[in-house]
Amino acid sequence: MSNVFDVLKERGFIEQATHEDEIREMLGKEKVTFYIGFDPTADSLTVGHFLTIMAMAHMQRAGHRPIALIGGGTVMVGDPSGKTDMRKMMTVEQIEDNAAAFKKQLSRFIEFGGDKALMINNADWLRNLNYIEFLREIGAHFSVNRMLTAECYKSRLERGLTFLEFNYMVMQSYDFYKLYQEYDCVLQLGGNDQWSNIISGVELIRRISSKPAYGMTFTLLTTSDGRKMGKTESGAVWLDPDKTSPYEFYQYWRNVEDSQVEKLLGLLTFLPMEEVRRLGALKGAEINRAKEVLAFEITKIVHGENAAQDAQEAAKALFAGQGKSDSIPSTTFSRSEFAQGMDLITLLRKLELINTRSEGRRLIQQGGIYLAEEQIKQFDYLVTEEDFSDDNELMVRKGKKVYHQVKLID
RNA sequence: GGAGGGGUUCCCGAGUUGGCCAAAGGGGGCAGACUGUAAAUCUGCUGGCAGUGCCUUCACAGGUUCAAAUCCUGUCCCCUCCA
Repeated sequence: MSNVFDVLKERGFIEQATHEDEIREMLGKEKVTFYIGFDPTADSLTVGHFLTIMAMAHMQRAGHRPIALIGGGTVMVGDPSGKTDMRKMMTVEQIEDNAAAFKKQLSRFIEFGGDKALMINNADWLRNLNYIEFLREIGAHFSVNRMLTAECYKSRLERGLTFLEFNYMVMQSYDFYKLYQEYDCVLQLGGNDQWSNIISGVELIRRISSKPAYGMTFTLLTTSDGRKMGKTESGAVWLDPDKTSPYEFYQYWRNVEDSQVEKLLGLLTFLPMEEVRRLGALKGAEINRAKEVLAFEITKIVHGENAAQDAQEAAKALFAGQGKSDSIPSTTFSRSEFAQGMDLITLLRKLELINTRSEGRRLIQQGGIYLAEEQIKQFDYLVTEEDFSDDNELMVRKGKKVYHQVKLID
């Protein structure tokens, strides 16, 4: 069996490692307990988290023991890494709800039965810390001089950093130490933005216990010009199907840049690398084949095979004119609502395709709205039953690829 | 606590001799053209509405004025230097 380190490396995960050779050797010869932290800042995980979850899954498949650490304690402090502004304070209830949602979602990807993996919440030890004791035991090992040179504080040093947030690194380091002591966890993984926090924990353990500990970070999802991936017009791409529908989710991946396809296939699917390279090598319009595979595979992992199938069919129905599908976003109205006709802008608002009437007016005037594939340029167009097909359906299209089906019911 | 500098539309950032400011410019976003449901490029739009006009915005609350983002008073918040 191949070494997971090589697998992760080949698939493009690894960005930095504290001790590359030792980590590789260790992963090759023994069962290693490692951890990844997830701060519950929202009520769902995002595609950014998904990348690290995939790494976690690869590790578990290779026989190692993952600890998913829910940051119910650290989130109360707020990680300043890479952020320009201070995060707003969250209430404890909010945090608890988010943590519960994270737990549920994580269980879809990682097997937590028995001792196969652990899910732990750092609120258990962080929230009741004794300040003086903590400072003497842990704080004494940190050099402020060194902390200030950490990359993750750079932008914040210019714009302002509170003492609260400054402590984040210490908290996370303590987590690692705690997990090391209680669960023999010797490796921390995370996105590359966590590098400073991770090495700081590694150093803490080495300093206090004189035992080795390791850290490794993964690449971040970015577009070719370096911007963060995982954003759409309506915000982040969530793993929760109620926040980002499987169809939208599928479409997000179906539309990634050509240059990202091979990289994403390696990171976010379990396809063998020969297949990944084959798909990634497709040229021109051919690469659309690879994008379909990418979108399908990721959607399958996140939402299940059926949902992925439905999403793919819906996409094909819309973009390749192949048949129909029930998975296209749709809204049903009663026939009576169209008895007197409904003006187009009102309809668009009800479909949530636009946020204001002005936006709708602009959109229509600029030729961005189609009814049954016919461009409508008249902003006060009145939609009546006449516009619907014989089976009481009307396809509304916004721009090139946002579709919404309207159905009439008696 | 002392001295100074600030808070502008989604973001950055002009604008402070009062009217020509719904507010330059850039970014982002949306739409159009070109395409392959890609990228790049070009074009238009980007506070709201019953849209040749009306309404609500330039930290907050008042005030001066025919008229204020621009002037005055108070409040809150932020930054820099000093302690």
